[in-house]
Amino acid sequence: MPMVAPERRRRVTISDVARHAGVSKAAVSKVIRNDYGVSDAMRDRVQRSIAELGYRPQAAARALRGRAYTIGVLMQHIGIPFYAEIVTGLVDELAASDYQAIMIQGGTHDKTEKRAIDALIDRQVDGILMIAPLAGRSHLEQVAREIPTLVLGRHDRSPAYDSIVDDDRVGSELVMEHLIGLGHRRIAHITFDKAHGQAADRTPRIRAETYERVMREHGLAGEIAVVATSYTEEGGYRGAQELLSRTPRPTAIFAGADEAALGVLAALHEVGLSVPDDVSVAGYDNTKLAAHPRIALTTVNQDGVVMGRTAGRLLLERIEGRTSAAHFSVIPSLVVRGSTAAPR
Amino acid sequence: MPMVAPERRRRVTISDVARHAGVSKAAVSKVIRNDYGVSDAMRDRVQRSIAELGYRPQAAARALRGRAYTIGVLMQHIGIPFYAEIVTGLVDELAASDYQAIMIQGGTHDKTEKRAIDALIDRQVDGILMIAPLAGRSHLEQVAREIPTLVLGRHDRSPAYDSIVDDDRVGSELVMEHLIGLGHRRIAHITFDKAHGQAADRTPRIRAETYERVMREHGLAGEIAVVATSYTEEGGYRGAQELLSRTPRPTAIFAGADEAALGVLAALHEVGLSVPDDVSVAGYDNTKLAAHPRIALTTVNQDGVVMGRTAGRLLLERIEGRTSAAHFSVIPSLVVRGSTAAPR
DNA sequence: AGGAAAACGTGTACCGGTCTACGACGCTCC
DNA sequence: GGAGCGTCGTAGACCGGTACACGTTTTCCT
Repeated sequence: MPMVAPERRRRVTISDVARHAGVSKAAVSKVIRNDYGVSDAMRDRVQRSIAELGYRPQAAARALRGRAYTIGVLMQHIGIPFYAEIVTGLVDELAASDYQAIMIQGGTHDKTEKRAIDALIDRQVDGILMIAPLAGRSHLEQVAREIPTLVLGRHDRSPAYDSIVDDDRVGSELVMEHLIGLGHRRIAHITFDKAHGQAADRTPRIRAETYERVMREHGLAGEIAVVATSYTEEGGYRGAQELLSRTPRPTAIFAGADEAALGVLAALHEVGLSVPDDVSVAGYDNTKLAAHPRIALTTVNQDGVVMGRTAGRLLLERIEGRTSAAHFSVIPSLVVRGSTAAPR
Repeated sequence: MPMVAPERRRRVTISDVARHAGVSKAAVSKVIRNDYGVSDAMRDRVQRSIAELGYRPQAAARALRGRAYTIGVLMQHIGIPFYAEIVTGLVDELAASDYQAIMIQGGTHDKTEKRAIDALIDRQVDGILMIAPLAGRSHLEQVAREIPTLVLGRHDRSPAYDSIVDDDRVGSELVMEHLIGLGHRRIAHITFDKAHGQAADRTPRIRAETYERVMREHGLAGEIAVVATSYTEEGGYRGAQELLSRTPRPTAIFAGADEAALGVLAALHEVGLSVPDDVSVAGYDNTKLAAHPRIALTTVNQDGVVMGRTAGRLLLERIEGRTSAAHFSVIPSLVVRGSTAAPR
């Protein structure tokens, strides 16, 4: 039995396959890429050799001349459950193709994000999915000129790139109609203020405007109460403190994001107010924590998996050559849980 | 003013820089890589040209001959907060270097994980950080022979790769001493059973064994009660149901993971038992949910950021040529919150 | 029947870097 | 003054793929 020493075996290359199959490198390349001009017999032979030698093409070499078969995903931070859902959808969609998704963290500053985007470009990814990027529109367009780009979660569409966005108007209406339907009138809203961090996007404004509009439509213009902090647990906490100090205090709080809603819950817990008996609370995003029985937050669900799948499909289309821009708006749904009830 | 059309500008290459600076490609390459044999004057000139042209080297071309300046991070799923912490540490450590971290999802099956690992290898990453991989030890060693590898979160060390692991013995002791110190005697444990999914690692066993050992050391051998489900919310839920059906029911439950502890809380909530008055609950991992006031779970904290930083440092060392294996064991700490108290 | 187009394979330039070998230059030291 | 040596810089091979041009054979259409 020929015992081969496993020490530092040189990687199998396309030339090895070509030699083994008795054909040219170019032929092997064609077979791999399902390119035009390959007979069945040739394909069989080459594929047998590939399998036998355990050959896998080297991405760097491919990238240099053709494609890298890689989709880059940019996000601020990987620990965000909603982003994970999107990635799940994307990976799912790409599974059938030869493309692989890689994720990169952009962080919370323009500068670090730019470095991350550059890193993706330098690695010649074939497409970029940017989830809620911080970069300004002109920078996004500039990137899109070089690489097929899809921006997810931002309302400023552009002909240069595709976009997918949650219909925040619909989602906010769902929350508000739900609360008003329960009989609430003193409904407050916590929104995001630019002063508390970068928000390159209109999302918070849309949610806040919809809140105000629905209030007015129900003759509750006089009850409008908006606090601007940030879409974080701490922001929600501070916002709730502020709202609870007012008299009469609101009977319901619609936080613009689940993270903030968690802060609201914490603040209520601290002062001994019960949810939903004393105050109803609703969020937006349906993060994983929201579902836990001890939290049970009424919120708005955006189907991240569907968004991710759609993103994958659109990116592959772009890579295949589509030049017109596509813009999707995903309709969210309301998830009613224990944190909302009729006011006492 | 010469107005240059921005349409499809060809990317700046090393040759462009060389021409612009009036030197050879090799000289530019040396400057970029801080290689030996470059005079100060030369460095200045080249760097000025690089800045002026906005040149950035193309990773694929570098990878083909040298390095890709990329660290690949493999994880089952990106939405896990503890993993995100690790990545934060890693990114932090790499920030000073020229290396970039990219993440890839391995999923929960051997097969998908293998595909992800192959993808990283094919992209010629210079080092791989595997967070709690599913793959068998021999497969890990095989990968490590090709690429500097660090395995995080697994107890089976190997001379072929570096490893970082939480000292689960110490962590479990902290929990148990805490509970016993409060006066608990009927303490139950929920562990992970292979039947409920792949666990290529000994972590659950170590936690369970430590639980049993500490019980015996305190003369509580007769009170030992272990339920084997899984380290998931659902597993904790089922485990708690089982434990609560016993009489007398335990006064404290040590879940082997926070996820499971959340399930325990849900189960207790359902049957109307209060925490910590009726039952104390402790977890392990200090996930983000554990900290929320409505959850307030006593748990064990592993410093993911430190682990990530260490991982980065070790990988860079390996890439620089270290051949001996390094193994780190990180000492965890107890975080006491409201879910544990003296038994009534 | 005749010509165009499609089918199939090969050879080779090329992508953008890195690495090796080597030559030119300036300096020191007998 | 020339040998010896370290420094600086260049030319050109090379990495592993893909794209393109090209030649021959087969198929299709009128």
